[in-house]
Amino acid sequence: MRMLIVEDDRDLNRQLSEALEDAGYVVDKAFDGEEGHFLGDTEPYDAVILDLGLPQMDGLSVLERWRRDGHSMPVLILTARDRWSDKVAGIDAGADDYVAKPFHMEEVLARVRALVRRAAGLASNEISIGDVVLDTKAGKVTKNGMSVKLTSLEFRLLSYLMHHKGRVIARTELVEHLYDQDFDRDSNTIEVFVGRLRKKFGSSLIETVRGLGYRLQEENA
Amino acid sequence: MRMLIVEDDRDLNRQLSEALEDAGYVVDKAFDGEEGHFLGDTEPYDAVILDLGLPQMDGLSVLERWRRDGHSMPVLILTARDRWSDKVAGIDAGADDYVAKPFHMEEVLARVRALVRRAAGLASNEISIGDVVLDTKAGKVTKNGMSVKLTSLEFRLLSYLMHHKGRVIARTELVEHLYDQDFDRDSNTIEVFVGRLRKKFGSSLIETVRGLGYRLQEENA
DNA sequence: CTTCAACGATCAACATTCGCATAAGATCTA
DNA sequence: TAGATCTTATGCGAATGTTGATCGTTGAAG
Repeated sequence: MRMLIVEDDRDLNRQLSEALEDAGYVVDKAFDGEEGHFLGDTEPYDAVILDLGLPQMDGLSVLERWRRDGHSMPVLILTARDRWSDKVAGIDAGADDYVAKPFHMEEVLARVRALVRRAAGLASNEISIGDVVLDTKAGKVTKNGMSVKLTSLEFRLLSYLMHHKGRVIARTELVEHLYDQDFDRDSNTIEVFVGRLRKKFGSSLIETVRGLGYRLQEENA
Repeated sequence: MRMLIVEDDRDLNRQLSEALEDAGYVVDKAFDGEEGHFLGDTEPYDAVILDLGLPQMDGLSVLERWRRDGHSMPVLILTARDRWSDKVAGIDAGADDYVAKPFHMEEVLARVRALVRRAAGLASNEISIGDVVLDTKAGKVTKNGMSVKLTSLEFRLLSYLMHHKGRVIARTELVEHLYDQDFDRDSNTIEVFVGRLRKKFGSSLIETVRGLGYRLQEENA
């Protein structure tokens, strides 16, 4: 984990970076707003600790600029205890958390842990086979980056196959997972839908294993 | 957005819920730890405000139980100003933020906005899709810079959808987050309001995914 | 190599479910 | 009470899922 500390008080900056380094983070330091903004704009940090009162460019402006430019790394703001209105402004500017000075180092560490932990939980789930990508969180499928429109059953079928790619899936297994309870066992809906999927994604995506079922392959020879 | 307030001080609870309701949230209230825990365990909240000093079961235990049971909704903790050690314990127990009593209502609102925003993976108070921009702080929506007048429910619906843009949202999920407690589940209000929003913003904004729900798209093909 | 039967693919027609528009009724609010 | 807002009811039309008939393919036996 790589952190940035933007704090003009050299003493405080050093204290913070030591504590964070002890906690196992890699730390970059900036001592004014401009330098801080530049670093945050160009380097990929897992979290930033940002003082509000800074020379050159104040912390709030730094934060606003970052957010305007689409940087979404977690930012923990530091400011004087009594300036509560700064909290509101800071939070609305896109800060993720806030600590008042003077603070207990232990509290800062706890909050940084929380920020990093939280940021880790935001990944979207994607399964891909060749140029076909299924985003389970968005419920969306793309081929070569182009969104492909699927009906509900088409999606469920593809999703099940992709979740078990490489394995041969029996038709009965598909029926059991796509339908609730009993469903006419000698029906050819599955075949129909496999056909429709092949029409949308090309015939090479779903391989049929005669007598057994279907399989999705990572690559072909 | 649907919130839960767990606070035994009736006066404070009422103040909080009024402020939140004015801000456009749907609010459920609990006055002791047990009741609060039960609600948080069974209903899907977008954020929770949790007092630490509670009868029946203290706030920290409530929070720990929720987290142990896998509930990950954002939780904002309230406690007395001087008990800073509670902050560390609370944050490590899985709290997302913290406010000391007595507090400014405006600060609580800002923090709640931040929590909801963050849970949606957003860095700013403005969410935009195409030419439609939702300002969660001001509670306003513009299209091409022109302010659009929305009724309360229209706003809540759009807000929830925009906070989860890209994802398919089931109608049941919408009902759970736009209304408190029980609401006739087989009603077509949601459809009616989707229709009204489409009339105001154009039919391309809200995509319907047949059999699953609705989705707001960033870009189209 | 040919033939045949089993299996799978394809297609069009059908039935059904689902979502939408509209408007009228109910409820809230100033 | 009037006006705004929310909810319910209904009928239509289209998207979706299902069916059965027919056609193509495969692989093994003769």
